[in-house]
This record gives sequence, structure tokens and C-alpha cells, in this order.
Amino acid sequence: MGDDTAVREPRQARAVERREHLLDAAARVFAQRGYAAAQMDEIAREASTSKGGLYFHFPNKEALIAAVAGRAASALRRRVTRAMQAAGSDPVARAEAALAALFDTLSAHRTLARMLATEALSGGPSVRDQAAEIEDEFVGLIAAELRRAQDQGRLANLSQPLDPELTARAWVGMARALVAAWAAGRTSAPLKRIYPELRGLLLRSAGVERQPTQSRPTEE
Amino acid sequence: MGDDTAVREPRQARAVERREHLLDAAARVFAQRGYAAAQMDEIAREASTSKGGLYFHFPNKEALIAAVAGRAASALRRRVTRAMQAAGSDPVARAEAALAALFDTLSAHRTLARMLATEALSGGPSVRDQAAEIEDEFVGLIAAELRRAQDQGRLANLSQPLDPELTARAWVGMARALVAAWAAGRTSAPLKRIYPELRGLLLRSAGVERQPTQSRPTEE
DNA sequence: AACGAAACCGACTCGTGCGTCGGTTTTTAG
DNA sequence: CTAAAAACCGACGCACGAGTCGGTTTCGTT
Repeated sequence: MGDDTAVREPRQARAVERREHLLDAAARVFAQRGYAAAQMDEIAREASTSKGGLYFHFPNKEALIAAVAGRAASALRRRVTRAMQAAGSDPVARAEAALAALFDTLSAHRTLARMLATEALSGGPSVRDQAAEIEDEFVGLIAAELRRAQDQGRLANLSQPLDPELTARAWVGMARALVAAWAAGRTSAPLKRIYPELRGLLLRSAGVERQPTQSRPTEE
Repeated sequence: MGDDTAVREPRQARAVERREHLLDAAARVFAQRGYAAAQMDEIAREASTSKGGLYFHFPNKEALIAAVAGRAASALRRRVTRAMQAAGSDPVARAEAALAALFDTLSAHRTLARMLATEALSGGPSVRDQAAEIEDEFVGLIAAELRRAQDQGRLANLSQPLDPELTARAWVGMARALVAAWAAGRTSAPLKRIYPELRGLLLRSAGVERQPTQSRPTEE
């Protein structure tokens, strides 16, 4: 009787796997059509299952997109925190690494980019809030590093010391705007050219002196 | 028989006025509820009229929001170009004035802010495109000034000269992000503190040397 | 005043798509 | 092998809200 806990794993494992499969399909459809236009029927079809099967795993459309967004958020969180760790202890390097990770995660998955940059806004208020929370989390992360950088005197002495949170928000806004423009195909610049330039804008805007050694756009 | 054209003006004038009235109501409702959730019935009620009356002036919901957005866009355009003219011929001052005008127009009318910053994205593709076009127009305006500034050697000599369009996009992105955060109440900073700081971020990011004299946040 | 056109009204139609539910298949336990 | 639970199926019900339409009122013209 030692197999007490492991015994029912097959059930659970299958269920989890299935759920994941459904989320993948949902993510694709949401990304392509947007929240409102995405139909539960189509998502089911995309996952080669039926509406009933879909509704067995998720109580409604709202919950489904929330789950999709949640999963995307944690993937992003994982990548970003990893990049920050890899960047060592220099706060400027860490902040920049976070932004870089955000930037190329978004640009790698248009799916995710559309979710967070545009589509997230069209879902019900709950989704909107969720997206805002994710963004806030990042802003907080970056703001903390900026604060440390400030304390260590890594930023230029400005007439008035800059507000780390506000600056972090602006940074994220810049990144978002550039990714969005690129994703929508409204800029001619190729991605490779965009990031280095963004990096320069970011660092200069905060008055960083002695830039950290360029960390390549986090290849992976 | 010289009164040929002017004769039916009373009719026209009333019609225009009425149309304007309807657009006001629609703008309020769209701003509060968002495109999808706004109901034609409610808009009609808000304008103290009926659905029939509303549909007499606009063929459908899509056209209505397009008209609202179009009107907002031209108001914004008017303000921005006026601010730029008032700023004289210095390209840096002009670019900054444009941003400032954008910023405080948005912050003065949460209505408009929500339209352009968030809600515009949830309407059908046609509205999304319209919003993107408006943004592109601004980006172009600012990019042109940045280019001139560059030619006049007003920007720091960077390792690689910066792309004006990309920079302009980033600027708009920053402004949008800060206004959005403020409008959603997710930042503690009051508006008065936000703009000066944003201004600093903008100018530093582009490596502006010899900043123009501070143009007050375009009071009007 | 009398007529026609413009403007307005609101009950109704109708497409759409979310969520339900009785039933079927698949999986697991004994 | 058998039974029960889990997982899945897809036709249907139903609410919702855009847009229609026949009728009414308001306005300008003669």
C-alpha cells in the first residue's frame, strides 16, 4: 500500500495535459481573432474536440481567457526573472535584462504580444484588470532596480531625482509601443535593429552613466 | 434667384447641431462602457432621443464610433498643430510642444484618453485601423521634427544616429503609458508631477543638448 | 391653411453565439 | 468482466442587442 498517492496520477496527468492542449488552442484563436471575435466553437474545433469537452475543463469563456493570460504571464515572469538573475547584481544590468527579456519574449510570440499589448484590453473588465496587474508587476520589478541604481549613484544627477516607478512605466510603455508597431507591421525597421536602439533610448532617458556591457538580446 | 444655395441653411444648421449632440452623447457612453458594451439604446437615451432618431443620422454602430473617433482626432490634430506653431521654429521645442499638447489633451478628457489609449482597440478592425492611423500621423509629425533637430546637430552624437521614426514611436508610447496608468488610477503620482518628469525622460532619451526653455504644459 | 419632406419614435425581427444538458464513449477500479 | 466515474459530444435553448419599419410629429414652403 505504498502507492497511495502515485496511484491516481495517470488520471491527473492526462487531465493536465489535456488542459494544456486546450489552452494552446485557445491562445492561438484568441491571438488571431481577438477576445470578442473568438468563438468557443472555433476554439473547440482548433483543439479537435467539442464544445462540451471544452466546457468540461473551463466553466466559461471568461475563465478560459483568464487561464490563457495567466499561463502566458507566468511564462513571461519565469523568463524575466531568469534573465535578471543571469544579469548578476548590477541593478542597471538587471533592469535592462528584464526589459530585454520582455521585449524578445513578446516579439518571439506574436500571440503573446497581441494578448498583452492590444487584445487584453478588449476582454471583459476582469481580463483588463489581469493584464494591468501583470504590467504593474513588471513595472514594480524594474522600478526596484532603478531605485537601487539611484542609491548606488549610477544615474546622472538631475535637477530633480527621477521617480523610479514612473520611469519604469515609461520604459515599459516604450517597449510596448515598439513591439506593437512591429507586430502590426507599421514600422519598416526590422526587430534586430529595434532593440539596440530602444536600449539606448531607455538608458539615456534615465541618465545612466557607464552603461553595462551590452547583453545580447537574450538569445535562447 | 440668388439665394439658391443658402436658402436651406436652417435645415442644415439644425441637422449639424443635432449630429454634434448625438456625437457628444455617443462619446460619453463609449468612453464609459467601451465599444462592445455600449448599446445603441443607451446612447439614444443619453442623447434624449430614440434609436430611430439615432439611426436616422448614422447608418450603424460602426459608423457612429468612426465618426466619434474622427471628430476626436481632428480636435486633437488642431490642438497639436496649434501648439507646434506657437512653439516657433526650433524643432526640439516643436516636438516637445506636440507631445505636451497630446499629453494634456488626453489627460483633460478621460473620454478621449480611453478612446485612443485603450478602447479604440476593442472596436472592430476598422476602428482599430483608424486609431492606428491617428497615432501614425502623430509619430510622423514628431519624427519630422526630430529629423530636423538631428540635421541641426541639436542631438548628442551617438555611436549610431537614432532613427527618428522609432524614437518618435517610443515617445508616444511613453506618453500613452503614463496617461493610461494615471487614467486607470494605478499610479499615485498626480498629473502635475508626471509631465515635467516625462519631459525630462523624453529629451534625455533622444540626447537633446541645450534643452529649450520649459514651455508650460500648454495651458489653454 | 394645406401639403410634402425631413426628422423622429419605439415595438418588433432576427442573427448570433454562449452556455446547457441528456446522452455516449472512454477510462479506471474491484 | 462489470460497473461506476470521468471525459466528451453536439443539438438545442435562450438572452441579448443591432438594425428595421410603419407610423407620427415637426418644420418649411406656397
